[in-house]
Amino acid sequence: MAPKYKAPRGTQDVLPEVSWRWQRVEAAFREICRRYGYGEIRTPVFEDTELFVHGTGEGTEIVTRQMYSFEDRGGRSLTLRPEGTPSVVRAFLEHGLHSRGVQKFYYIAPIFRYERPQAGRYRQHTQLGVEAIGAPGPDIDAEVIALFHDFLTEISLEGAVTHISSIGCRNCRPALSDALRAFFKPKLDDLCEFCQARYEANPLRILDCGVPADVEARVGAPSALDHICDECRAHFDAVVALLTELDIPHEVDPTIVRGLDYYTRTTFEVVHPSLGAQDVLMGGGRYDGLAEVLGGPATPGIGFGSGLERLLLVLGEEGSSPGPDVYVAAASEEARGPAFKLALELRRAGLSVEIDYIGRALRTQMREANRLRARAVALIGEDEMAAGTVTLRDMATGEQESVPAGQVAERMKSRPGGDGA
RNA sequence: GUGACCGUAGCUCAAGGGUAGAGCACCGGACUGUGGAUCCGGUGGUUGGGGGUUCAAAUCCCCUCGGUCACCCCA
Repeated sequence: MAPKYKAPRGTQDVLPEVSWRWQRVEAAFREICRRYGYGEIRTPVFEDTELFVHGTGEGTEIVTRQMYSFEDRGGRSLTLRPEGTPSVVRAFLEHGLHSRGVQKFYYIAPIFRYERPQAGRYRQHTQLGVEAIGAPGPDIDAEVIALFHDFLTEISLEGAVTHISSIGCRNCRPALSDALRAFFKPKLDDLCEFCQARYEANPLRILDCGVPADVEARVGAPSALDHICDECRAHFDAVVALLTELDIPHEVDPTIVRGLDYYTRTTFEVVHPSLGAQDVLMGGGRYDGLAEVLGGPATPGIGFGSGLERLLLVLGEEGSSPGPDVYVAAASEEARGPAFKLALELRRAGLSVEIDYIGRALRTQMREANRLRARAVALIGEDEMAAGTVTLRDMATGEQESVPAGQVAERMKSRPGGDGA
């Protein structure tokens, strides 16, 4: 006990007995992205610190308190990616993709934030994300939300609720902020210290603060949706209409405000009631000003990020990993050589094969085969070696048969339930 | 960053100042070459780490590391 080294705080090891769950969810996400025409993008785990300071936003919690930043040996300030969007937009601009119409990306990438760990919140977590850059219209907004909805269906995750709103554009945001300041001015002293600071810089954020006093203070506050401009309103109404038409369940919730500076117009999140305080499964929105902020031509964009660890928390631990096709058992010390050779031959024939490496008793090998949920056991002992055969036992039925050594793979593939893959 | 609770075998947990235990798991055996059941035996711990109090500390005190929950933040 008390090993010398432990995984750093807020990080975790994913062992083979659970990583198959991760792979299953990742595979489903890749498949849905393929159907929607989103191609995988892989960007560096670290970037120029300035990318996030300007992209994510100087005043955001992420930039001011949560980044893992370091100086490399060349004196450059680098930062472990605390969110995915700036990297993707940076790559989009760097490779001149703005001249190629709408570009759609997806990624599965580790994200790093220095936060106090708790259930559903880690210092390194994995985000499944999507970014669609270059399309200004409401249809792509609906598409991105539909994509996630289909993904949840694909992994059989039930009970998630989609909230959607609009926080306006750079033209109408000032008027919205003014309306909020006017409303909160007489109550300024009642607000929490953070919200008092937000009052000037970004009064919108007061709307989703969780402090009880603030929740009370904002009763009757102006709704973002009532103060956005006609263009933003039309865009939002069109998104909602599309979702309704597509049968994507959603709730309009004017209180959702994302914590990153670059969001414009459509914002959304998907929450799940089984998760407790960290209940956001997916969050995203439109970021029509980001490309410009990063020094590129004005280009609209929209995307989301979804925490893989949280998805797995909701999915729970039902089910079990698939077992090997064949467990090769050696009945004696002398049979271990032929058994090992058989295992390799079966593997080359495309079967997944497990075998004992430490000379355990035959009984224990059988137990192991059972525990692993092997479909069959191929047994080799004195009799088999003499006859050039293998005893093949079906672990579900208990039936055994003698099979010529060279025909085991063939026999397995022809069995019911065998796919030979 | 704030507050609360909790760290004993691989896992789940007993022992609350006086020789660290159980169940599960693992290994072997009963069963001379056969799994999922039962029984028997065995391996395994400087009680998260460090310091202090005491004749004596898993147990009391302090620090530290880690986990959990809430705040906060967010995926």
